[in-house]
Amino acid sequence: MTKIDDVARLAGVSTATVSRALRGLPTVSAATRSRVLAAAEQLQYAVSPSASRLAGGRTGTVAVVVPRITRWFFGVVVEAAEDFFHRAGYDLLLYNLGGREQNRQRVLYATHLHKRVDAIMLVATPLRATDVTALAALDLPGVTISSGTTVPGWPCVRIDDVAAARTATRHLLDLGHRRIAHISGDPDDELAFSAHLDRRRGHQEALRAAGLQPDPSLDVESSFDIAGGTRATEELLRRGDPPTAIFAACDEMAMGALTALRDAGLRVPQDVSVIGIDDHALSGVLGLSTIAQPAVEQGRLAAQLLLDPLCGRALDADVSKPDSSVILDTRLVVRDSTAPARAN
Amino acid sequence: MTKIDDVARLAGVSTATVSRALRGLPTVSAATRSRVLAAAEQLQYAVSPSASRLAGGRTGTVAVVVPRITRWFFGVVVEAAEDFFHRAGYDLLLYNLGGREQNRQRVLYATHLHKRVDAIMLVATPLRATDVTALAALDLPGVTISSGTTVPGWPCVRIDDVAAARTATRHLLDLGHRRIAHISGDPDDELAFSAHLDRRRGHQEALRAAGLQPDPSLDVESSFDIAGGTRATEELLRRGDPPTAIFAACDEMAMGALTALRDAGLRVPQDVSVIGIDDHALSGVLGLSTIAQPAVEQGRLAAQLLLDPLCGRALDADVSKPDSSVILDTRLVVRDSTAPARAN
DNA sequence: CTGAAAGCGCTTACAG
DNA sequence: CTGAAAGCGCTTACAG
Repeated sequence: MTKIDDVARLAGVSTATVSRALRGLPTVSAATRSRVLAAAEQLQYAVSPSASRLAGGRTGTVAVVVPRITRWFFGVVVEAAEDFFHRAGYDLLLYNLGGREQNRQRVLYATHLHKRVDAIMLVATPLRATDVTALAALDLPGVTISSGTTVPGWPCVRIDDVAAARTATRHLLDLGHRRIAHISGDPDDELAFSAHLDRRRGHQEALRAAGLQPDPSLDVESSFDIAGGTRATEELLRRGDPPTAIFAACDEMAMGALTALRDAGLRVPQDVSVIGIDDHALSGVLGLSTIAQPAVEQGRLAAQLLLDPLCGRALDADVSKPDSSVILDTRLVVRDSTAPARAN
Repeated sequence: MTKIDDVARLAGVSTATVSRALRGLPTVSAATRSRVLAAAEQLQYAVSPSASRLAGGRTGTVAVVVPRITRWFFGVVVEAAEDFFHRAGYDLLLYNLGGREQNRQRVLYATHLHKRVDAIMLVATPLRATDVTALAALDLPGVTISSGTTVPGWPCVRIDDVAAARTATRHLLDLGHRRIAHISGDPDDELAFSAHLDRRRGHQEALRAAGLQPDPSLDVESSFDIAGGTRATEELLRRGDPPTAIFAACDEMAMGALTALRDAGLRVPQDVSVIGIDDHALSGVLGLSTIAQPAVEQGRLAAQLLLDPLCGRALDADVSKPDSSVILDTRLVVRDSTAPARAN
């Protein structure tokens, strides 16, 4: 494999000059630079990332940690961030926790990320106090997306989950519903997406604002995915006196609810209204009403917040101070899964 | 940051011994090893990946290239492969082409992968002759999943797309359908998932075997996703004399078809039957009949084929020769979107 | 603007 | 089983 010495020899300059020319540093004369580029081209030279990193101290790599890449929100966020990172010349190391506590430990503790990446993006990763400490000890720039716990010095990009949930439940209330169930993730699951706690809170706030008392029998926890939505809804129906509406903490759970309701012979929205949060790619196909959240925008913005300082760019004043949260807007999207409650 | 010299000093051995002990090489006495481990533990030592790679020549990293991580099949494959890689101690560099030819060039040509990874996994990445040459020049082990073009020396994991499509169309024929449309990806798109060519072939073979001539007016190409399925179906309906059944080249296109049919006031399956290929996570929710393909298994198996040789493990005889394809089974799943053609 | 030299932090023959 | 030493291939002060 050709190395920097070969290029230096062919171009008739020192390796230091080759290094500078190839990286586009300004302290190289135009004539020298073009000679170096020609030599590198001719020899098909590519720098050795390992050598460059060891000598230079920067890895040109960022770590992205997600709970499950197969879930809609995380896939979209990663895609958007990946595009931004690669345009900026950074590589992306993917860590998919896959619901295994052990994986989270390995990534967050074990100094695994140490010297391996220049920056870290944590997507909806639940953090204990010890995790935050370990992360801070890494002394790397980072950003969190949709995270309940924040890391000192790291900005956070998210939506207002409480408000989004309030809007969802209020939509159902406005349609005349009173028996409104809520299905969401399991708070006992250490790896659970923490946003669901806020979503429950928003739901209950909306109920109370309408003069209703949250009914524990209408609140079921399960896993934060399609199967969880199905199980939670089945449980709901098993309890008897079914709700006239279900607010699912995410669209995937809402889809599971749709399945369970259909299997139980209940029609949506005639018998039961259903609404979720996300605006999943398939929500339109299913006619699912939802609170849309900007996933692409969250991924892109978080990537930018992470990289701009590394690239020496200044940030906008309103998001430039670390620890600051950027809250993006959500939007009620009414489709066919929600309808007025039947008079009774 | 503590380095290997610090550990060596504390343990009272040479850096060479620390290196050996930490990597678990057998040529270290038990007593020495535990002394080294204790010292490393005490100092919170973590090896510098860059230094280790430069000196050792191995990166402990594999590149995974996918067209779009947000599409069902690719997300599932990456998740399965990621799990396998991380268990084996390898990091995963994700390259999401995102439909941009430019991205493919950057990843496959520009020697970008050179010295950056130990192995490459290409998922449904269309390869031109020049790409294959560039890849071969990298001289790295690799594996392809669901790829039309193979790379010399790289095994390939896939399903039999022709057979899967044949089964889908035969299912429709068995139900009495004769006007069976096919919607699939755009062959002019350089970045297109190449499997759709095989799927069209299987479709046409099944028609001919039933004594039918493929009708060009019932064959529409679009993008290989939900929106593409919708557009293709709208085009189909615009042509007049609609088909009684649609075979979509993948479930996401089939879902788009469902939307278009509903919007056109056609009922599924009463007016039009629809079948896809995949068994997407939401196909059950939508009641979509399909040909299920094992995505997790393909990702896991491909990762194994890639890593086993690197880890010095022997492969099973039937898949051990490079260039060999491993073909996994598919299975017809009948749900509610396909029904007998109405007598007329 | 350019070069000589040191150094980044490991691993690997080689020798014992 | 262990160590001294060379070397992996770059980048970075430092000097000019």
